[in-house]
Amino acid sequence: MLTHVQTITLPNFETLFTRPFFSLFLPLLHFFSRSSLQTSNPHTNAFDLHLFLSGTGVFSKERLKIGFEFHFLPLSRLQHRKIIDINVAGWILEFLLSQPIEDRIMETLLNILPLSNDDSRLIKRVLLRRILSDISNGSVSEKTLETLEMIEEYDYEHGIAIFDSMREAYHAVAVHCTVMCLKEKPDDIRNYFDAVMRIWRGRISDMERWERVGLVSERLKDTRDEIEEALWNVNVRNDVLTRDTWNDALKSLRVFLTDVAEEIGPSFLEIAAKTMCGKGKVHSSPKKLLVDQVEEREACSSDVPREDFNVNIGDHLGHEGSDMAIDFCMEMPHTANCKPSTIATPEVRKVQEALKSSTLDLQAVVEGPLPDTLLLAANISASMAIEETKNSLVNQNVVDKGICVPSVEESVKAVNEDETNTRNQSGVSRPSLMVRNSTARTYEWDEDSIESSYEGSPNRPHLPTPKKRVVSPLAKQEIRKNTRRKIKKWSPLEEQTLRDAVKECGRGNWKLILDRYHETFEERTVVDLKDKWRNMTR
DNA sequence: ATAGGGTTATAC
DNA sequence: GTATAACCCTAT
Repeated sequence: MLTHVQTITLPNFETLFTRPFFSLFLPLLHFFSRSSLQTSNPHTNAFDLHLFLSGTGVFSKERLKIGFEFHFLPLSRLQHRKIIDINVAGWILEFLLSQPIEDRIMETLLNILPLSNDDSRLIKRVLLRRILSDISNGSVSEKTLETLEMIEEYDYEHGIAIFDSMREAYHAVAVHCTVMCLKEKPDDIRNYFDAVMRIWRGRISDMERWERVGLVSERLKDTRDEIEEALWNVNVRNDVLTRDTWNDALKSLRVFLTDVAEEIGPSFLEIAAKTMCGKGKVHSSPKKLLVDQVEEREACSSDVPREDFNVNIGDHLGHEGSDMAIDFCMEMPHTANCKPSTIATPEVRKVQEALKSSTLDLQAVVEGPLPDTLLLAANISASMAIEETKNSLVNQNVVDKGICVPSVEESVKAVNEDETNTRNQSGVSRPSLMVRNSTARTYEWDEDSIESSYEGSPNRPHLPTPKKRVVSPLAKQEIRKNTRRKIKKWSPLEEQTLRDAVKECGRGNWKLILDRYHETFEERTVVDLKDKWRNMTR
């Protein structure tokens, strides 16, 4: 009766849960072990597909590996299975998004964890994560610019004031994207002209026109004059050419990320972990017991039935088999009170406050028709579009936390190993949130209402705004499926780069080529490269 | 991920 | 109209 099993192992988790993160991991496992919110609903259609996900682990004190099993099961088989609560998945994602995980693994996680379409905090974290990836890959591009605009849009929707550092970052990235076009072909002013039209006359002027002025600073306006002057004034142009816009952009993006990290604060799991573990000490007795027990298991067999493992963790942490994650949440303050001497600081009180409000949020959701929510999530996930436009992945350096990660070469090797380990047996994959959709905005315009509806708002009141509805990044990808990209002719530079790259990397290694020259092949896919080569050699 | 066949847009 | 380039779909 088992219709489908997809197993995905995530081999690089050692980097995630080395010692500093160890304390965070225990509550995480705990969540997994207690995430068995629902068993099946016998009244529902037995052929509905469900997600089953369990965290599994084999770990020692030094390192840890975790894998996920992802099963599609007919509902009737789920009597004794556990289904992860979509809120728990949200917490986990929220936590993981701020961790130094490679892009590829992050994508996998986003794909396999059930995801609530209206968890808006996650959306912002995904956007921030894109920025971090861009910084790490050193690929500051117009996509970065677009992401910043999306964050601005998000902040606006949620009434969040925009940091100066965000305006600075937007400014620096805009300048870099423009100047990069000039540096690419210093003699071809047309290239530069196009960039100016696209970015400064397009994006930025559009924002002004729509009174979306959150990102438009005075400095940006001044720079626009200068950038445009460079079009006809050679001196200004040369001056612009000497600037290290790339470093400026990276620097200001980092400052922005630091600021915004403070604003959004730690993830719920981190708060929970701190409160539970009291300043990150993990080797208190019950947990020590747990560690030893698991090591023993690892020694015996690394292929232990997963559920046993979970149950053991739950037991050792002092909770019996209640299935509601909410229980855990509500016990949190109580757990904290057990150690008043170590954690009764104002800082921790703040954490507890935050925890309480998160608890309330959760309760609000749980009171709703949770089984329906789960069903919905399962169905959405199962029916997601197949489209896949992979972002180029090179490396994931964590810039702002000073955590060492392997060099590019090592990372590429690791990625190759990932590829052998990551099996996608189903052929059904959800589009990734990490992958940018270059054509999409956060909103979908409703054609019917373009003429009739005015959505008034105090700051942007003048333009008639079509009725808009928030579309989750997941849904966006689905829309894009039917639309053909606009044809973009290959530039001579691209052609020459491709010739050189094929000489260097060999014909057929399109992914490698795209990764290596992603700056030149902006907006191209591996298939594009392959097709272009076919055209060039015909 | 890649190859190869198919479709659509554009230049002539 | 046709030829070609760019893009898309799908099997492996």
